[in-house]
Amino acid sequence: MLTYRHTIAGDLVTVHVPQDRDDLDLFAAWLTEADRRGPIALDTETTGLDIYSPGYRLRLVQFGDADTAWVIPWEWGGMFAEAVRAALRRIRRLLIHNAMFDWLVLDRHARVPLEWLAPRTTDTKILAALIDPRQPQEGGIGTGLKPLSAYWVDRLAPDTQAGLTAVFRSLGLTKETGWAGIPLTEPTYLLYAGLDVILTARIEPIERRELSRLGVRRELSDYEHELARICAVMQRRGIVLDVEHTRRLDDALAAEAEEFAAEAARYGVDNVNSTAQVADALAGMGESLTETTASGAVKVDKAVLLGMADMSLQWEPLGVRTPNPLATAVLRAKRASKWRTTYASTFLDTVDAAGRIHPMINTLQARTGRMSITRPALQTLPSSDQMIRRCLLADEDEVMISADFAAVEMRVLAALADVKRMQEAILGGRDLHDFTAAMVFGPNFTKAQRKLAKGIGFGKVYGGGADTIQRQTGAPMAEVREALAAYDRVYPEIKRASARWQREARATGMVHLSATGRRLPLDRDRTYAVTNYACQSTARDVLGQAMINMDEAGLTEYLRLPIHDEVLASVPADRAEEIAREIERCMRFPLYGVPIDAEAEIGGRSWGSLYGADY
DNA sequence: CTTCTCACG
DNA sequence: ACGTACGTGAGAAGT
Repeated sequence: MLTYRHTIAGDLVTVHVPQDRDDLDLFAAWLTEADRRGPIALDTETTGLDIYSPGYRLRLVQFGDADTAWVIPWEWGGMFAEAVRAALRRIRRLLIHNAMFDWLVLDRHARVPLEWLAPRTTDTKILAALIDPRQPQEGGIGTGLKPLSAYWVDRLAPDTQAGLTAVFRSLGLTKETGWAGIPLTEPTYLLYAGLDVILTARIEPIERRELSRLGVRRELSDYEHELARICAVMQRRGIVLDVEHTRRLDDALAAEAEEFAAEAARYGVDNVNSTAQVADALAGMGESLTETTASGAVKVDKAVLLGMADMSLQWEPLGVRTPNPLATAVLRAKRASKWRTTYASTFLDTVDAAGRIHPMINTLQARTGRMSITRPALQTLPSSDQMIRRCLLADEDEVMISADFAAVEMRVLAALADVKRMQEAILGGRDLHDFTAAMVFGPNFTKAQRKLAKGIGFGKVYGGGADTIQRQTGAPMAEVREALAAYDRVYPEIKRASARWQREARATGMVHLSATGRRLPLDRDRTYAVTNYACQSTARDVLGQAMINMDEAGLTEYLRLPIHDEVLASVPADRAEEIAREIERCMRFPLYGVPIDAEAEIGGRSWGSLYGADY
């Protein structure tokens, strides 16, 4: 047995690393006792984050309580792997920090289904997000193991990730190669692997106490654990990549980027991504660049360049000036290279051997509780064009379904702020922006007036003022001000609710309590954001509830992605109608009497088919 | 590491 | 007193 000791919060703790059969027997004996006493913390060490890439390895599996950790070298296989599997079968309650990752690792590489682990798991990262969802940069504690340990357990708890980077270097390894290359006998690696579970075991009871002190309901935590399981199943399933199409697209975008970069070079710009170079060259051609960025640099963004290229924000020709050929070349070169590197190439880099992409779904990423998707960021694929979404396919003999909520944040606002006339419009089945335009401008409102009414609706949800609404809608300032005043007369409850929420937050530690009991910390100098936080967060929980409804209806196997107010699903072509109706049923329910509505659209094989021409 | 830019809801 | 657009992820350049 290898044994290491360390001091955590003044206590001497022990990390054991079994080396033979006798050691494993001691582990089994410890486990029996510890499992009787309380939950067991679990963690894994692997070769990286790309669980589905070829050559990926599970290296260590750690178990522990507040004082003792057992680090099992899974990679040695045989009786070591069997000891891990036996432990995972019998442990009654598991504590995992960021459980989705370890569930998926064990599911894929230890053949322990996540369906076994999930019902027994408490995720200390989820509990942390329910206490304070902010990242450290935002003034919060943060939800990583390191900041939580430092805050709740021991200010001097080692930063095990950063500490290992130093060890990697001393062994001639890098941050990238270290996790795969470090020997399973390296003492710091083994000690830190053990400390992570000891810290997790120590954090959980403190978090429970804190959640209880703050009055956070148990149901909210249970709901988040359910959502994590559902999203883990989505991540495990992954999405089919049209590899051939993506390769061709990748090549075509590379050629396009090269062609337009060469064009830009003719005007003296040898790097289209250098804003300084582009600005200088444009100024040399007689263009006047007046806008500046926050830090005072000349602004040369897409909007500025499109103006010079005589194109609208939708890239349509305007015919109001002679297009500047450099502006056009820079726009096209930058778009082609961004779409290639951010999307097409990343798809090819992350696809598994079976041709599927497994994006990481972070179920509680944003401070409002919104989810995010990374590696690749499938929530942010271009929607103006089907080019990129065309790369992603429904399964064989299946079609894509995209089910969207109808104006969900406005409906949530109507419900939360009890906006009477808005509720009447929704209950009457009216188009909200039509209704608002009629109320503000009269029944014969113009198209531009409807656009302004819609802009003001967004402005209200985001907390924007006349200036921003003017910028976004392009309407004359006087008209914007007048319409804003009329809007407040039609829906007086919005202003009142916002003022009330801000007042309550100031009185209770700058935290807004959402409809689901979520704690939403406000920034002292932008308390107006509370309206947005309340709407965005509740809309997120509406999506979460819909996903749980879908899970209960047996639809999880079809789900592919959550996209804020939309779910993407892949369903058997011959059952598409039936499943689409079922998805809609799961997404439709009342929120404080206000109906939340959704519509499912059936596409073809590719996601792109839902955006424009079918394939 | 910060800034700028750009993709989404 | 007044007014404030919200939330993300990612790549590239420049310090």
